[in-house]
Amino acid sequence: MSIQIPRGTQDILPGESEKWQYIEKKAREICERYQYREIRTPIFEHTELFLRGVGDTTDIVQKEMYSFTDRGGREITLRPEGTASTVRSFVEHKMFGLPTQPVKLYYMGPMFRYERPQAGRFRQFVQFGIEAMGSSDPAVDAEVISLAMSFYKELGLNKLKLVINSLGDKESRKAHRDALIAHFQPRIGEFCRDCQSRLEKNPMRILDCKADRDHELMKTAPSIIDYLNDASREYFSKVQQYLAAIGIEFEVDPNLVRGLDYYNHTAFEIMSNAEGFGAITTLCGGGRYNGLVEEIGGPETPGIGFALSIERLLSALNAEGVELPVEQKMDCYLVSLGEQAQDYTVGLLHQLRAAGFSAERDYLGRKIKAQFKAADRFQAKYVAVLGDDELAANKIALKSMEDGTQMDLPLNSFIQKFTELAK
RNA sequence: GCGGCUGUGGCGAAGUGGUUAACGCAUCGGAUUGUGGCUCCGACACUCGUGGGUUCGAUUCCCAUCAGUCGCCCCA
Repeated sequence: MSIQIPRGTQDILPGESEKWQYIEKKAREICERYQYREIRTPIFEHTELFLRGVGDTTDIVQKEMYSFTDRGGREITLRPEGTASTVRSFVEHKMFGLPTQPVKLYYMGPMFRYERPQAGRFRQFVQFGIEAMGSSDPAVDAEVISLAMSFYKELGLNKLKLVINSLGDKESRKAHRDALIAHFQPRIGEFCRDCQSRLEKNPMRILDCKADRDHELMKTAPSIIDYLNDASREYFSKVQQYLAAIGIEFEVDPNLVRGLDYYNHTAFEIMSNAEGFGAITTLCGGGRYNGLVEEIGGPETPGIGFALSIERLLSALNAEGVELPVEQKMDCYLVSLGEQAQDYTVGLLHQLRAAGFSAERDYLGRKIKAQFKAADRFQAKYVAVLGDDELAANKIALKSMEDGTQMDLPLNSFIQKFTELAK
């Protein structure tokens, strides 16, 4: 048995890779407009970074990390997400001291999580994400959400749903947390094992539990919305006001709880409504993480960002039947017959390419019919036919594959004539 | 980590406990001695995922394993 690709990974082949390039280009373009600049961090980091940054009660840390000890005895982990690395870099390079604040960064690259693959879930997947650090203006929250929504819409997605929530500031979260514990504690035995362990560690996530969603205590559970202090409430309403101002529709879901520990205030998720989507509908997730920079060893700095998966974006595009404009056409295919002519096309092909055309020739010594077939398959606009006859007469036949017309051109000025024609 | 379904040529897909594994597409060749998209003819499976077992005999039955897929947990 030959060696196969590792589980949960995928090869992106020609035909598909053009779509990726298109999307990546779009992402860079929109970041430029919004003034986010690219940061490239390593694909692996010290494990400690994710323990502190992502949170050790999270599923990511508890069961999904690709960790190993390197030859120098260092504990290393392939990055499961991008925020921790970005914040680490922000602190390490003292970006909090940059003259332009807030610091707005984007990243794009592979992330790794050891999970059982299914529709929309891979062990290696590509995330595009942005982070804005250094401002606690709710307008930045709206901007971050707006960037993600614009990105999707400009790519052609329409069936989107934006859900937002506020997790409040530290004080609000504490009050809510205490209320949740008080609410569930007496009857926690009736809940699933996961929820039992969540009670102390992160009671908010009980609200998110699918297994216990029908329990009567779920319906009467204290909602974070009711525990937001004035400042948090004010903040959240500003975010909503700004979203409305830029015409972004949203839904407030008090039960939206993001899986990572570092979130506070604004949390949001963008989902696809498209038919035929798998069980996983989340395209993009993000939120504010005031306090994370401090956690990683920097000065107190507010931050907010999102991460989205290119794989899920592609399946959403697919589900909505959106075709990305990625056709590749060939300008000219060189058909040659006879040894002399074949020799001659080596130089001719080079000249065509040097002149900026995409051009190809036969490399398999095929018959003329097969060469035409190949040209057809490449969707070549023109086929130039060079046989020993033409060579002897110092000319070359040029055929338009679109209308089938054919003409003879002088061989020595072929590139020039072709340039005039094909422009 | 748990569960369902699946695994036959480059792709799609029949099939049977017994010595020759349908078919379609694609590919290559020919009909058309130098011209594509149509048509016709021909060619194309020395591992039927892998390993083991049952059997006189397994691609077909059983077990394991790997992989794919869908779902659960959770997430992008």
